[in-house]
Amino acid sequence: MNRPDSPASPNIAVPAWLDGLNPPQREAVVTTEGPVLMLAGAGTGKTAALTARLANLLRQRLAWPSEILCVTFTNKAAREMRERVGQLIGPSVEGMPWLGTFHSVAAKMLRRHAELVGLQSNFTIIDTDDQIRLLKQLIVAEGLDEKRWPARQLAGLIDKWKNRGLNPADLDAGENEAYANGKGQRFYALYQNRLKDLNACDFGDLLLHMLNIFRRERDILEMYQQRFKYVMVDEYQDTNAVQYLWLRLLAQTRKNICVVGDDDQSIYSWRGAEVANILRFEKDFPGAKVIKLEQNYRSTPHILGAASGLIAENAERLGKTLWTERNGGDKVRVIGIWDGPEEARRIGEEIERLEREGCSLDAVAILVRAQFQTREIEDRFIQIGMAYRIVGGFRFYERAEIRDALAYLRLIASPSDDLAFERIYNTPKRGLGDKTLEKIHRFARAQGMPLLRAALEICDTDELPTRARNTLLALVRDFARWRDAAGTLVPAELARTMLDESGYTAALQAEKSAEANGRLENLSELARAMEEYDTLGDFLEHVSLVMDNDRSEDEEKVTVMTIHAAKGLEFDQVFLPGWEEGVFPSQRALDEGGLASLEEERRLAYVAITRAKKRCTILHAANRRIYGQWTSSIPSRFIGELPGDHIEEETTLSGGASLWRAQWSEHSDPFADVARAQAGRAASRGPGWQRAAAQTYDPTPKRIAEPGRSAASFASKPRADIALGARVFHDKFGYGTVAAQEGNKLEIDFETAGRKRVIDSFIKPA
DNA sequence: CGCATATCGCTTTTT
DNA sequence: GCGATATGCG
Repeated sequence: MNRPDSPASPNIAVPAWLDGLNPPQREAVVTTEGPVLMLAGAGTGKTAALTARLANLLRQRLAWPSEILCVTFTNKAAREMRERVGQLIGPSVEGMPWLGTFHSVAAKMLRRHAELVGLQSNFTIIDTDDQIRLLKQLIVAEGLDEKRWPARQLAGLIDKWKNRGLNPADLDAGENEAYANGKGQRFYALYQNRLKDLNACDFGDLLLHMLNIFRRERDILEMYQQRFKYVMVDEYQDTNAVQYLWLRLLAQTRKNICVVGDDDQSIYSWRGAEVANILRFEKDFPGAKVIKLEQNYRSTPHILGAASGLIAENAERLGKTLWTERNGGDKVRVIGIWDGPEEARRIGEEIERLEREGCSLDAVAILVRAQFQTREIEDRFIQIGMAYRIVGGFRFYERAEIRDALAYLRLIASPSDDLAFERIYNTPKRGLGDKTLEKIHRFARAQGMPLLRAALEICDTDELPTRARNTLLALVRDFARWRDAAGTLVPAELARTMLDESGYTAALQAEKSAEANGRLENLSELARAMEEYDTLGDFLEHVSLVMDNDRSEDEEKVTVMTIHAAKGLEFDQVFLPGWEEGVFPSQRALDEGGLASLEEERRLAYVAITRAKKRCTILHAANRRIYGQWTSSIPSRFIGELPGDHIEEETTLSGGASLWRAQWSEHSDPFADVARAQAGRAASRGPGWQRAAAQTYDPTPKRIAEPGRSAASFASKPRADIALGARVFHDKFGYGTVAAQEGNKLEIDFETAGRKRVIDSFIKPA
């Protein structure tokens, strides 16, 4: 069956999992033996091909589910793969223990071999926050000035080293110099020892420890090499050095490795990903079969044309040509406007128009370069009552209240988790201070016991003042009780009990602020999420690796997120604001990364445009406030690089070309007003705004939003239950009193947020 | 201990 | 210009 049957071969009934695949996709599915590099452009059905390949291996009985290693980067991708394979082959996916993220697969392996790197198999996985707190302690303990040599910086370096597969002993002098004049290596080693003492490891360790084991223990490596008959890797362009080394070792003997990726969508080099991995795959695995997926099923020809023209400006590429059978569709729109707020207004108006035309808000996305750009949009959407969802920012499990609750749970599950103890020891405030903590620390170190145990024993002494002693004793006894309860209660119930009895819930309730309400909700959300787990241990393992939480929300909403977060997603309508030099490409990329990072920005732009299925709208503003400073800006060079026949440009700038000229010279032109009055059409320089400036300009200033235009004012029936002076509550702004009412629009003096204009449907009587 | 003021820094983000 | 953190004072 390795014979590459022509897919159209009439004698052979096409198996279900090959159905609907195009020739290169089928080839990728059928080429099971030997190394395969699948270069899959944006929207070319990569996931379909990958899942079909997996299904094929299983159906043809080439391997048992447990003999296939299939790694992805995100939990979301892993989950999706599992679901889709499940649809193709039925419930036997459940038996695919090695389908998951790099980290979850590595963690699973490491639990089996933990003793080889000095850990116990129940080690805890710490996150970035714990990591930094730990490093801070080490830095202070070593008598270094934490101001001068921030823990964050050290954490960054250690991560970088681990990403490259370097242990403390592997650092060269140059690397060592990178922190505190040559203390890098020492701190890295100290940190690793400390982790070992805590029976913990960080994310980077999961892979690095396993790599070390593979390198040191031949028999273990051989066992896995034998087990994994087939290896598949998604998003190969995002692999870093450890992941690469790890894969190379595992695939070394059988060489049945299939990697999928797109060098044009490599946008994570800043966190260690090496495009070079995909560029040199053919050298690493001689005889590799390269399959290109180039037929795009997602976007219209204009969107594809614009994106392809842009990415062609990059030099370092393997080179693919996307094509589509579709035709028609709108050109990519490029809109120049005056400033940031107007940009947000304009997007709002466009979306309201789409809505009236019957477009679902779920099909609309606004993709930004950086998180700060979401604020302007959010403000505007709150004003006009547009339903939106901001993806990213703080993720669920990173929120303080969730992390607190998890620390409690961790300490219940493993009383020796000192990091957890430190986190919750005085949270909620119970009157225990640094002094007491220090004493517990000293006692713990002297006796060689964990902090929680030390806390109990110190209560038998006269070390502490009575008050602290009583509080501490109560806390320790709480934990003893919860630990007992863990045997009888299901995790979710245990969590609820713990939150109540610890006073955590009460402390939040006492706060009465808008945020506190949200936090309480998040905590019940957490308890709800725990319902699915039988033991606390199961839940905690899940949580340390799966730091995502997509609550499915029923209401239709516009999605607002960064381009990075949008990779792999698609939307009918895509808005791309902020295409200005300094914003996109970002100033940082321009300043420090040189050509390589400019090319990465360009790939990011490519990813952004190729998210659009039907229409893509790019916006750029002439003025923008950055870090509170009004800055004038010129259109992004990427706009100038879009092929002219795939775009249509529009500028609503009341000043027309002369203003742009003023921006271009990077000084404001004192006579801009005069020139503006006279300017009909102006000669132009520079690529980006050349076309923008050639547009007819609109003599009516559009700077003020016309109130009649927004959807908000169409349905303006004032609410009966809200009157002037009423006390109300708003999800984002909190409590306030109504200062003015006009139709369904309210002006409200918020207690913390000040006076804001909002729509009454966003308001609840308090 | 808790509250007030000063100070920093500020792309992207998974696990 | 904002928000999160660190320090000093009551």
